[in-house]
Amino acid sequence: MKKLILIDGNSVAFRAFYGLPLLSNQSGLHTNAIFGYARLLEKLIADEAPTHFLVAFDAGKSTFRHKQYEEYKGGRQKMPPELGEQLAPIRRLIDAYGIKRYELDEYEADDIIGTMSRKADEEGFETIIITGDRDLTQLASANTVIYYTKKGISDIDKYTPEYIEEIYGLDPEQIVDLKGLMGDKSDNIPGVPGVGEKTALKLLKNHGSVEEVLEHLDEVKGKKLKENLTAHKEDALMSKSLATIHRAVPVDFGMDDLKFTDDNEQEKYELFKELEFDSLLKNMEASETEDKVEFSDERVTDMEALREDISFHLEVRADNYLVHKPEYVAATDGERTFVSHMDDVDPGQLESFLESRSTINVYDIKRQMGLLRHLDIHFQDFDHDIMLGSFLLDPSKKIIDVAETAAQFNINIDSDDYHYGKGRNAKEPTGEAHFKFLNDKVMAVHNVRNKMDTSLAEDEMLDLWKDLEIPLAKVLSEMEYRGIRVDASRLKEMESGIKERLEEIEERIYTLAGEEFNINSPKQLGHILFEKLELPVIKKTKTGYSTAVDVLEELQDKHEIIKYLLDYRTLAKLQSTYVIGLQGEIKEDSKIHTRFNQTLAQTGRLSSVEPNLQNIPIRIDEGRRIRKAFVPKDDAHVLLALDYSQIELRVLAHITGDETMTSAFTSDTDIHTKTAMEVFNVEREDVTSEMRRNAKAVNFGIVYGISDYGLSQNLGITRKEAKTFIDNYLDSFPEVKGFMKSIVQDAKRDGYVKTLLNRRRYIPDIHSRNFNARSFAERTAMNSPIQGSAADIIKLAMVKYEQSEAAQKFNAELLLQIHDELIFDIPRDEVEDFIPVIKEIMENAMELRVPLKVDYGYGNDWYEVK
DNA sequence: GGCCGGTCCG
DNA sequence: TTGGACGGACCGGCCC
Repeated sequence: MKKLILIDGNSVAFRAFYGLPLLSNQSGLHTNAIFGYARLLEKLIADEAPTHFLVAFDAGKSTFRHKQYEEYKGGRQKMPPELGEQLAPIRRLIDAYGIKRYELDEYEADDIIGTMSRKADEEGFETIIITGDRDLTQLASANTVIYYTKKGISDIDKYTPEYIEEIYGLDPEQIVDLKGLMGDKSDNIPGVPGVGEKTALKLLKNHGSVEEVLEHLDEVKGKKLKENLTAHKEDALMSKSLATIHRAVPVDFGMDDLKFTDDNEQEKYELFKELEFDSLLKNMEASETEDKVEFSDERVTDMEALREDISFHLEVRADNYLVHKPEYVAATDGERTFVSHMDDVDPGQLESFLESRSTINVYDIKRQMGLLRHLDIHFQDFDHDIMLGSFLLDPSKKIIDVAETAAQFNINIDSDDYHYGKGRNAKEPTGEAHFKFLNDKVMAVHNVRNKMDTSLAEDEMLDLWKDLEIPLAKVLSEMEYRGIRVDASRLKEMESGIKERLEEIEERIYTLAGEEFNINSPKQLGHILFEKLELPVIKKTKTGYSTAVDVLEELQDKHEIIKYLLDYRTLAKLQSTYVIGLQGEIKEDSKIHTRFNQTLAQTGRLSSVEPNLQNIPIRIDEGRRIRKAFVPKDDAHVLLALDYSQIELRVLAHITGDETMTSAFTSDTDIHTKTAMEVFNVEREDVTSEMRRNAKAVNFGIVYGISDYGLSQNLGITRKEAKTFIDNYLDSFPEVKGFMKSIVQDAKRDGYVKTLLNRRRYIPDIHSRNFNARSFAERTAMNSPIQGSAADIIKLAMVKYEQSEAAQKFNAELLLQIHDELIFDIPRDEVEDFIPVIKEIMENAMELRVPLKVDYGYGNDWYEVK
């Protein structure tokens, strides 16, 4: 991604000057504006990572605008000398950063910026313009955003076309018409007497431009106003012209000359030293040392020698920490490290060591807790988890190992894959090399933590990290360790039943096909269906014929073999994945211990592995019977399931504030029926089941980021019909329509979208020139805040429950989370008392403008829980 | 060992 | 702008 930053040199200098108290260095030079400037540059480089950079200055007194209007910028107060003396050092500062600087006789900085931003737009750049002058907002476009610095320079308003529309109801290009009519005191642009912002906006709303307003003077209401407009026609036109940024300045450089890399350490260092910018010098030194990781090798033999604030790490190569024991331990206080094989560590001593530390930082709390359990240590007093922090900072970055996370903070250590090898090159490292690896690893964990707080705070995710994800990791750890009891005999029974049926169906298929083949091979099946039996080809995949369910269903009437194939598919899936697969996951304790991945789903949802307990069949009874095998821990207990009703649509109602939707939820009406009433414009009693079904599909589509194609596929209707449904829907729910539009704009402006708890998801493809990629990005922008906020809510409920008195009072044990549902194991004689309590916690986990509703059920196995 | 098509869930 | 609903995991087949 090419990213250009354009700074309006003079206006930012003014803002920096007035934003900070008058500082000066030993030699008596005032430095506040220079310092403000330097801080701004630091922040821009860190936050925006520009690839191209330009600071434009106003050249001299005379510009082409003065020729047009002598008094242009007349009556301005003289620049205070305290600022004047800082202009030259500011230019030196910019040079020291290696940033291109430019000024041109006869033109203002605005015009240079306008010219370069136009070129940048044409060349597919993302552009940020920094200015203290609202005039520049006329340059806003889909890929250009104006950062307008208000008081000082840290307080920034971001002007995008949408924002301008929101505050003025104008397109960016109309800003000049606004100025033309109302004038601009600061630039001494006259405008039309008696016309201020309000009147100008009203006029522009009706006519669009200065020219059009003057064309239709007869339509203007108000005698005085009409008189003024008539008398000052020329002023209005000239004012507009003065305010219009000249976007074709003959600059003598190209985009390539603006290339920027942040590598002028030496020059910056010397200038900061001269100007006595100690805090900036310190920052530089800090990042210097972090770049060249020189880890302490002061190894101590007694972990007790470490100070109270530590990073801690238990190591085992295997993924499944519930099965595999820790093999090594490493800890550091930032200066000294302790590394040992577990055989040489006394678990009791380790536990009291952990208990006596004030602050403990780790990479992956849940894994550390799981490993500690092998030593019979139930410890959860961890304070930081850099893995969780790293995921929040950018969920699209794969969570791999400590090295990967550390690399994002310029700390370089050997990766796990490199150290341990892969596949046939797998190694079992031991000895000093391995100790060194563990030493570096725990040091990296420690050093990352110090930077992580700052990064998360900048992105406003510190609370999300500390109050949600970290406490949640501890809840999940308990759930994983606890496991869910499974009655293997019930699975065994099913297995033989399904096996017989599969064999029967297999025979039938072979007979109908006229030969034996591997039904599980789409390739062989495709050959049989589309070549041997000559059935019509409905859909192709990139490797051949598609034999997916929807294709087979379309072929139902064409051949008897199809229905057997469909049955075979269903049963084969049940048998392999669930009936047989699950049996293999039952451990010695007759339980299944899934692991929840907290750092994978891009929206912030959890996922579940080994096995996945979030996709146990439910929709078809045949599969649902699998749930009979999941049982409470004993006869005195039951399984209790509580699920949020329509949580995603409720979140959508909350975010958009749509009144129809909000009132439907407030009065607890069936949302799909309500949607059908709106979309088909009928009374409640006239909603047919088909209408409701269609409305339901549209609601799903809305949550997923609507597309006519997707809906048409889902409902088996034409694209055109689907489009009509969608258009009707959006007209019935205008706030939803507005949200869909504005969230995409947000994504374009910010590069990310976020949930109610500020969880981010970056959407780089939103700018893609590839239609598919861009469309997908747009749907992602629409869906992620909804799905992600729903994930925030249930996670919050889980943490709040664990921290509640109820968790102490009742013997309820949380077993599973399935996106909008929680499963508990609880004594039968407590369940009725527990339900209202847990329901209350879940329904009030977060306060929305619509109520949250929780349904529940309990029984002697998971199947009975309906 | 990793990808693909297919199917299960919210 | 010619394919796609949003998030996931796991299976068997198949290719390397």
